[in-house]
Amino acid sequence: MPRLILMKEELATRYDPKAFEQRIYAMWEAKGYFTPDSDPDRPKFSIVIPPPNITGRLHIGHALVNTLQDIIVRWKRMSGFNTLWLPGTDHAGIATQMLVDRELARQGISRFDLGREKFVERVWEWKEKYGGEIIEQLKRLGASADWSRSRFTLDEGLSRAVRYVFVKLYEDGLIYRGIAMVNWCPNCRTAISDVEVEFRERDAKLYHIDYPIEASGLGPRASVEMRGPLRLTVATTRPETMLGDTGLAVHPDDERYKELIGRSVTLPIANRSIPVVGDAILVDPAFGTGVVKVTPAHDKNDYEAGMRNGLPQLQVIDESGRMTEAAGPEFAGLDRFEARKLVLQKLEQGGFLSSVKPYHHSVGVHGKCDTDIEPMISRQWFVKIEPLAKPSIDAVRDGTIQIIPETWESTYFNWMENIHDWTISRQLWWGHRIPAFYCANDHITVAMDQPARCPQCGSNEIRQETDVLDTWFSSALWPFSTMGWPDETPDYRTFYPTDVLITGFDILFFWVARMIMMGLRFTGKAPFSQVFLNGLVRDEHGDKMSKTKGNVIDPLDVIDEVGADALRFTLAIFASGRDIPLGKSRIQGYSAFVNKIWNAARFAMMHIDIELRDAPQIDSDKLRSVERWILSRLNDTTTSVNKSLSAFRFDEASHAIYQFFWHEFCDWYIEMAKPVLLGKHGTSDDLKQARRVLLEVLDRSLRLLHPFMPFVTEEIWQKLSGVEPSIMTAPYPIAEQILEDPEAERLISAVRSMITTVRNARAERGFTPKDRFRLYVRGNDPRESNFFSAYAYLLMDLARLTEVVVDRDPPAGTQQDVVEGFHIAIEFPERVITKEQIERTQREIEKTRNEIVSTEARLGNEQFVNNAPPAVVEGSRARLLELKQRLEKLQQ
RNA sequence: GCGGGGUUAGCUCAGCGGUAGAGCAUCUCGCUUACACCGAGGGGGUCGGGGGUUCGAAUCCCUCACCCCGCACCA
Repeated sequence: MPRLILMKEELATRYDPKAFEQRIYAMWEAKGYFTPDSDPDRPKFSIVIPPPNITGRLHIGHALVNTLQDIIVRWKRMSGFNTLWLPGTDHAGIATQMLVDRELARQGISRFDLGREKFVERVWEWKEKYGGEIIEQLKRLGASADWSRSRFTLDEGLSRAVRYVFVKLYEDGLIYRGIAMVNWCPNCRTAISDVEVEFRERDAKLYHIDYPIEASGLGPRASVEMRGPLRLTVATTRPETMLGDTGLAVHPDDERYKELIGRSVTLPIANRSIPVVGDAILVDPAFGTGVVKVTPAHDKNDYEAGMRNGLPQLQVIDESGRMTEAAGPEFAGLDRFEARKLVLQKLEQGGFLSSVKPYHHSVGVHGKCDTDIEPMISRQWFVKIEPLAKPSIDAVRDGTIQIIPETWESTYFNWMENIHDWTISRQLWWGHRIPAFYCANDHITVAMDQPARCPQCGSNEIRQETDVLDTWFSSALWPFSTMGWPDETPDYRTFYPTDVLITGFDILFFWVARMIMMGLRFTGKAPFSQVFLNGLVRDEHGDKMSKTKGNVIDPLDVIDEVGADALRFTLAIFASGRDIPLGKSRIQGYSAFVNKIWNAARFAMMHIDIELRDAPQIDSDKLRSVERWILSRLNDTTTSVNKSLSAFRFDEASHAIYQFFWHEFCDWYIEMAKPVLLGKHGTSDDLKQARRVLLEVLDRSLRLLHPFMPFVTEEIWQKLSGVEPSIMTAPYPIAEQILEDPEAERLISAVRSMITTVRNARAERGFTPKDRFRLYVRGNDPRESNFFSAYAYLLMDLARLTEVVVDRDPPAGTQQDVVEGFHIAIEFPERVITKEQIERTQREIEKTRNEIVSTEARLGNEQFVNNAPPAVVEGSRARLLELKQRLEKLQQ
């Protein structure tokens, strides 16, 4: 049996989280409870935070992922592990640059006015000022991360790790620089990687454009498709790109067109002559007209087709999305969407636009700014990904890394097995500048530091690559770069690899997969052995939260209103790995539970006497059944909480405690203990034991609850004087076999059922709680009979009985029942029907009638057109019938 | 097109081979000295449709329908 805690002072009469949450957090921090010690004897547990962007403000997704981490961290810490939760923030390249850009715009300047160096300075200033906000918000949530170890992805140490990795990968031939077609964001004016492209469904138009076939060498009519002046018709959703067409393609086996291969058509508007080529890969003869325009500079497939067929690349759109000189004088300088209108107008005028049809398709946009992606040929840096992906696939397949819920593994494999090279260069200013250096003769040197002179030609005119790295490049190193790697620091030795990663499934590809790749490659170890992917927080109807829908829940508002504990508990109880439907009313519901805990503690503390200081340890042989029962139930709860937490079943764990604390401890045990606690029943030893057990259950429950509700449990703990100065340093309960007592559970459960049966019977027969009866109970053996005699007082008290008669035959005609294997009989008196009862029933009938009418009106007719009336109405009708029958009986 | 998930009480979900569960909502009764952010009790479901395996299926298999989410394609 564990330690003793004693009452020190009373709890405030009202639960008011505002009164203590921030005070308690400050105390924890001041005492250094979040910092792991250097005890080499204890097993370690470590976890790194998914670093929030410095631009971030705590939203409900952060609240969820950090609550879940904190639950695990507090649980492990209390369970005796030397626990490190390593926090930090991400520099968030594009997001931050965009934000500071916007701030500059408000001052009427652009980053180009400042120049790169000054701009980056400004971003640092911004970071110093606002970049820590989210950290403060995480503290409000109760996050017990070791802030003394907080890291930032642009820290000197982390930057060194980034350069080290870049150089190493380059030397190993896994980073290369080359010209390729990449996803380009004309708004951010940078290349982005494949995963940053999001597809949006859109209603658009499909334009059919006629390309006249040139007369030279005119052969026989090739197809019925061609009428009048011979032409080839192509379909496109982006007519402005036709200005960059350098060919048309048909399938080489297509009977309609194959004779045209090698001939030329005239590109409308531009009046250029372009060839017809045959390409079996690009063209599906069964799709559309079977003719495809080829724009090698502005479409990925066309780019490849152009290479295959020797078609030139003609860039007609520039990096800001405007038409180039090559598009022709009337288009040059026009925005691509403006150009589209003008092109259409010209096509129309020239009679080249044969049809316009509505078309539904998806368009790639840049996830960060919603701008349509413009495929663009440019020189970028890439990571050759396959050699990194292979071992990462194996690590998950062979169980080195476990993904939870398991269903995500197939998504992971699917992506990893079809992965493309990673575009890592960004044309931004904010980020890790690529450690590549060019000399006057354009020789490339990739090195940790800028070389004094070119190793190839000796030139001392050295300039660094202007591009920076994708922000996810540095995040990919997070689990080890934050611990001092590539140095073998004490932290790295002690805490790497980490144990578990908890994050949202939305960054499985962006982050998780890449950490696995980099971790395996550079440390030779999987950076974590388990990954728990949490779902998305949605509104209470399962819809995505969005500002436009107005269904966004701000965690900071919630914390202000009901406290962090209620928010945390609500998030936990819904967190099974699937999406979480969250509504304010739900949070309110669980804040009632926090209140319940508060009040139960108040009750307990009213009855825990200071003289308990010298109370003996609990001796289960001396305990009464009811005490043994609640301890056994608590023990069972302890088992399932620990088991559920091990499996990241936050929902099961929190539900188990909720169920135990409210519906067993509060609803039953406290009520059952009251006669003894209030001195109405039992010996003074009974009283001592009851007090002792009350304290024991409160103590263990608080510790069990602490990871979920750190604040309220600590506040209550602080009002008790115990062995531990803080609940944070108290041990997490584990199941103890000595507390198991199936016999007590069986008997007390029977008592509960008997009480419920009597209550039911009373209500069914229309008696009020004031009416009292006699109950007959029969034990199956002398021991059980003794038990029921001993607990007769409880049955009488809670079931409101005049007498409990054990082992005697009830009078004839008494209602008999079998409850959990025990024969009981309730002796009801003659029922007295009052006028009141009749009137009440009549009122109810009236009410139910109105209910049916109003429900039907509310639902309207549409519900009834094809369907039966809804269950609500049917239920009410059934009830109406029932009431009418009851009334008839009463009136007889 | 490929892959994954879902369809269980009015709502949101858990259960995933053995007598239908929770929270919220609803109805009735009760301000009993921890708590009305409460207590006691009730009503409400042929577990999406169909077929199969089994002594037994919400739970396993097949099939259909609808919904959601990835990925790919998109002339």
